[in-house]
Amino acid sequence: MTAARRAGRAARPGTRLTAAFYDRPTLDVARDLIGCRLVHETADGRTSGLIVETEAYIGEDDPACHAAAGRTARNAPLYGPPGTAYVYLNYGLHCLVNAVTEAEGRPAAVLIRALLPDNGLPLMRQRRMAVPWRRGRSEPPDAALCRGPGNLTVALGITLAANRQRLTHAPLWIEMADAAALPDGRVWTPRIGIRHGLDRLWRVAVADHPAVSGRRGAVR
DNA sequence: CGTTCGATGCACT
DNA sequence: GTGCATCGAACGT
Repeated sequence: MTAARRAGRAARPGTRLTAAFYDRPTLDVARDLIGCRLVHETADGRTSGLIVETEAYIGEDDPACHAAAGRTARNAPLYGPPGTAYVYLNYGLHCLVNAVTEAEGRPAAVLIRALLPDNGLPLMRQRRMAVPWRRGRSEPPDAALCRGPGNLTVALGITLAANRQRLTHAPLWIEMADAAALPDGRVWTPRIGIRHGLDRLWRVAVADHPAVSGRRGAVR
C-alpha cells in the first residue's frame, strides 16, 4: 500500500481528495498531486485539468516560501489547516494557487504550476483571450491553455476570492483521476522563477510533457 | 536558439 | 521605495 493510500487517497477516479491527503509531508503531496484533477465550477461552466507540474514550499527555513519572514496577514493561510487554498497576487498580474499542506501551524504548501486541459477547453480559451495582454493575439494551443501557474488560474477562472477556501468541496476542488491518463515518468528539478532556495529539488513534473511549463527543450 | 524587459498591484521594510 | 513563486514580446546571436 502506498503512502497516498494510507493517507486516505481513494483509488477511484472522481473521488475528491480529503484533508488527510494534504496532512502529510509536502514533498509527498507534491508528488501525489501529479495526475489528480483540479476542477473549478463557476456560473460560466466547469473547467478542469490533470495536474502535470507542482512545486513544494516548506516552512520558515525555506527562503523561497512566503513564510520565510514569519507569519503575516498575507501568508496566514499557509499556517492554517491542510487542504485549503492559498491564492495570492504575484507581480500585480497573476493569481497563483497553492494547496496548503502539513499539520495546522506548520507553514507549507504545494504550488500548482501546470495542467493538462481536461474539460471546458472552449471556456478556458475564452478566458485566456480576454486577458488584457493577450487581446487581439492568436489563440494558445490546447496544451498551452494551463501551462504556467498564472495561465492556469486564468483558464480556470480562479481569483483571490478562492483564498482560504477548502479544496475538498465545490466550487474548487481536487479529485482522483485515471492513473493511466498520463505517462509514467517524473522529473525533480529546482523550482522556477525564484531567487533563493535553488539548491532544493522541490519541483516535480511529468517528464517531457507538452503541458508542463519551462523553457522548451530544457529538462522538464 | 538565447536573454532582456515592461506591465502591473500589493505586502512588507 | 523595493521586490516579487509571471507572461510574452522584442531583440540579439
